[in-house]
Formats: sequence, C-alpha cells, structure tokens
Amino acid sequence: MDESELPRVLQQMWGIEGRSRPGPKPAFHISDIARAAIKLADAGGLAAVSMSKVAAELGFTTMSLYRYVDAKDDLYVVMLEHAFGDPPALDPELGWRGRITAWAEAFRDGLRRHPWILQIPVQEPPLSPNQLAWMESGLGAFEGTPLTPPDRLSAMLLVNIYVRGTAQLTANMLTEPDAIRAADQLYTERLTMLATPDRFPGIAATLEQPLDEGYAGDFDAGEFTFGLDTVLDGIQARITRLTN
Amino acid sequence: MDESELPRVLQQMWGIEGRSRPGPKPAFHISDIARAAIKLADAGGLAAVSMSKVAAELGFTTMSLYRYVDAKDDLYVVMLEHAFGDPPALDPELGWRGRITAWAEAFRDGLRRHPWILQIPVQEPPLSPNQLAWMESGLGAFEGTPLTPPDRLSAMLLVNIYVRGTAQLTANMLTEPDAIRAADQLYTERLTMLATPDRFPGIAATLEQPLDEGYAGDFDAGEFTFGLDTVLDGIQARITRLTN
DNA sequence: CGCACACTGTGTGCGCCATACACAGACCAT
DNA sequence: ATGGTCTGTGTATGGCGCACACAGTGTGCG
Repeated sequence: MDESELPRVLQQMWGIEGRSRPGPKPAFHISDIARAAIKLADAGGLAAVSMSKVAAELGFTTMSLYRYVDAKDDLYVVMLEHAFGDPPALDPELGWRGRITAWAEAFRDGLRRHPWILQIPVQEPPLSPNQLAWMESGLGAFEGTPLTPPDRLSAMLLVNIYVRGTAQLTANMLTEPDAIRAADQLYTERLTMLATPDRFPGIAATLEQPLDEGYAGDFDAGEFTFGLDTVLDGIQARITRLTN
Repeated sequence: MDESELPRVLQQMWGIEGRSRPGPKPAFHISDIARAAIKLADAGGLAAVSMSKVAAELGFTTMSLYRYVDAKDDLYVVMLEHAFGDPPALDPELGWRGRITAWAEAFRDGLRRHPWILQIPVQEPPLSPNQLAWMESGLGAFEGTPLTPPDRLSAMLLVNIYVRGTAQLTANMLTEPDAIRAADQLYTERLTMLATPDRFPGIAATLEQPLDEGYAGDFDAGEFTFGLDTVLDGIQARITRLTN
C-alpha cells in the first residue's frame, strides 16, 4: 500500500508528486526522454535506442538519464507508455464484437506506427496509466455480455495476443512495401526448394495455392479480420454456452 | 533454385555437403555450438549467451565461431532449431481437435523447457528442418477436415500464436514457483492500488474475483486448455460453416 | 536570514559485447 | 610436391550499460 515502494518511473508516470525537495530542479521530465527515444526508434528500430543516443538527442549527457530512469529496461517501459496514446473510445452502439474489433484494430495500428514495440523484450506485466487504460477499454468491450470479469480478461488477452502475434508475422521491419514483397518472394522461393512434397506434403500443398502469400506473407487487412473473426467466433461460442 | 544462395547456416542444418575442400577439417559442427549455447541459455537465460561464452564452453576462441556462423543472429537460429527436437507424432485416432491440442501442448512444453526461446528477437520466418517439421506436424493435425491448405495454415498459426502468447504471459522467468508467486502477489498488490474502481471499473472488477490470479498470474494447465478451447471453438465454427 | 544537506547534471572509467582483419599453419586437388 | 584455400587464433576497434565520485544548486529548517 505504501506508494513509495513503487519504482521511480511508475511514480513519475502516475504523476505522484514528491513533496518539494532541496536541490536543483530537474531539467526535464521522463516524457521528454520517451519522446526522444521514440523518435530514434521510429527512425532506426529499437537497436537505434541507446542511453547515449537518447541523451544526445536531448542535449544532455548519458548519465543524466539515470536520474530519471533506473535502468535501460525502465526506458522501454516509458517508451511503451508514451507510444500508445489513449485507448480508443468504443462506440456503445456497436455490439461487443464491433467494439473489440475496433479495439483490436486500434492496437494493430499502434503497432504499425511503432514496429519497434514488438522488439521490446517483455518482462513485466503493465502497470502504467495508458497501458491500464487500454486494458480497461478492452474489458469494456464486453460490457453487456454474460461473461464474468475473469472471462472478459481472458477474452481480451486472447485478442491482445492475436494482434501481437499477427503483427509479429507481418515482417517485423514493415514500412517498405517493396522490401516486404521481396523478402516474401525470397522466402517462398526457399521454402519451395526445401519443403519438398515427399517430406513436407502439408507445407507443399499450401505453397501450391497461388493466392496464398506464404507464411510470412503480407498479412493484410483482410487476413487480419479473417483471423480475428475466428478468435471472436470462439468467444462467441463461450457466450452462447453461457446464455443457454 | 540455386542452393548455394542459401545462408551458410541453413546449408549446414540441412546437411547440404560442400564437395570435399582443401584446408584443415573443421574442429566441430554447428550442432556443437547449438548444444553449448543452449546449455548456457538454460542456465542463465538468453543474456548469458555471448559469442565468447559459447566459445569458451567449447574450448575455442571467440572468433572461431564465425567460421560456422555469420553473425549472432545465426546463432539464435541454430539454437532454435536444436532446442525444439522432432515434432510430436500425432495420433491419427484422435480427431483434429485432439491432435492440434497435443501439438499445442508439445509446443508449450518446449517453451517451458527453454524459456529463453521467447526472448529471441523474431526476425525471419523459419526455414530450418525441425521448424518445418513442426509446421508440417501442425498442418497434419487438420487432416480430414474440409479446411483448405491456406485455412489450415491460418489455423495452425493461430494456435502457434496462442501458445507463444500465453507462454509469454506466464512470467518469462518461470522455473522458480516461489518467485512466480511472489511476483504475482506484488503485481496484484500494485494493480489494486493503481487501478481504482472509479477510473478502472473493469480491471477492479477482475481483481475482486478471489479465484483470479491476476493478469500475469500462474497460467496453469487448466487455464491453458481453457483458452485453447476458445481458439479451437473458433476454428470449429469455420469448419462447421464449410460443412453446411 | 543563513546554512546544511539532499539532489542535480557531469566526467571518468570499467567490463563486456559483437565483429573486422591479418596471419600462420593444415590439408586436398592437381 | 605443391598451390591455393580453408582453418583457428591474436589483436584491435567502437559501442554499449552503468558504477562512482564530484561540484554546483536551491529548499526547508533553524
């Protein structure tokens, strides 16, 4: 219950004010760090984010960052919190399906905007304000369904996992459509060469379908909603079971 | 189509023999590298795997590894290939549901045995023998269903994503049950403190359920199959739609 | 009003990392 | 037998995260 036991970064992000203290005023705020780091990551991927680069971007020395952030991992937390803005406002007119779909698409769009998010090593469950707001928003999509709160949590996590997973498949360095297409073609080529029908009949059959873009193919909007619908059908089944 | 364009590591893993060449015989094989690296990763996580440590484990110098592996990323590929052994043999007696469930559980067990797999930055779609064998095995689970090959691929990927995603939630450094329990309790505590019912009613409602273990709670076997069943229900719905 | 001291940003330095490059020796095709 | 190619090695470079000591700053307390 003691708020002081919260890591410094969390305190800052929740705006928990320390009483006015002696010493010089901080020259900036963690949100400045987040902005600088995100700028670097958007431009050059997560690998382009280092303490020194972020500090240089801000015009300060490397070590000054450690007055705001305990370790590099904290930097990631702050970046995440800042990269997802507010969660989408879900139209209550829509059914739960429409709402969670909108939520999933907003999440996907966030990942598209900041592909480096997928490269961040996941290590702690979320506790920052925007992260929780997204959770809340996702849970709210199931308002009016007979799902219990834990069921809603599971359902939301399922959708969350789906979006992350598919985004991961969509080639991690998206941005360049030409690059994606080239990488996809190279992959299909190699797969065709290695996955011979005698040893890998299932894979080979998949490759024969001309429409199919291959495993790492361009996971476009159509395929996204198609797979998402499958997940939602599963949730629907659970709801139906409860309703009877 | 030219095999020589394959990266060296892939050639080695597929056992493509280069014609006998001048020069000293290689002192070891990439599989030795894989074994050493996996040993280190099992003991100390992916962070414990460095070129020098792996080399030391083998009794060679750091730079010698680069005669077998073009870069660190290749090391990861080799580790992955070696960590998953052969895919499970699926009992044809079972229906598709039983088969894909067995496949998912085998996959989950693999991730449990080698948690560091989840820390590997995903960058390339799989092309190594065992990876393809697992794909083939997963696709084979849908033998006898009306699903088309691309449908089967989507379904398998869905299950694959689900397993990865849930494993990710299960606290990435599992192993120690006490540590998991402690981390979980700390998380629930903080969440209770931060997610106040006024601003986060949905999350708060979830926390009120005494049974619930919280977001990052111990994702035990029961919850795993429960969530998996939801996914499979979605696939079932698709099958049913095709059958009519 | 003044002062003690907590806090700020800075500079230096350490150990580790991935990997480029030049080299001496080992071995097969000819 | 020998030329050329491949092996493992030693050395070196630039980057990284971060520990630590320091000088200056400004607030709360006396």
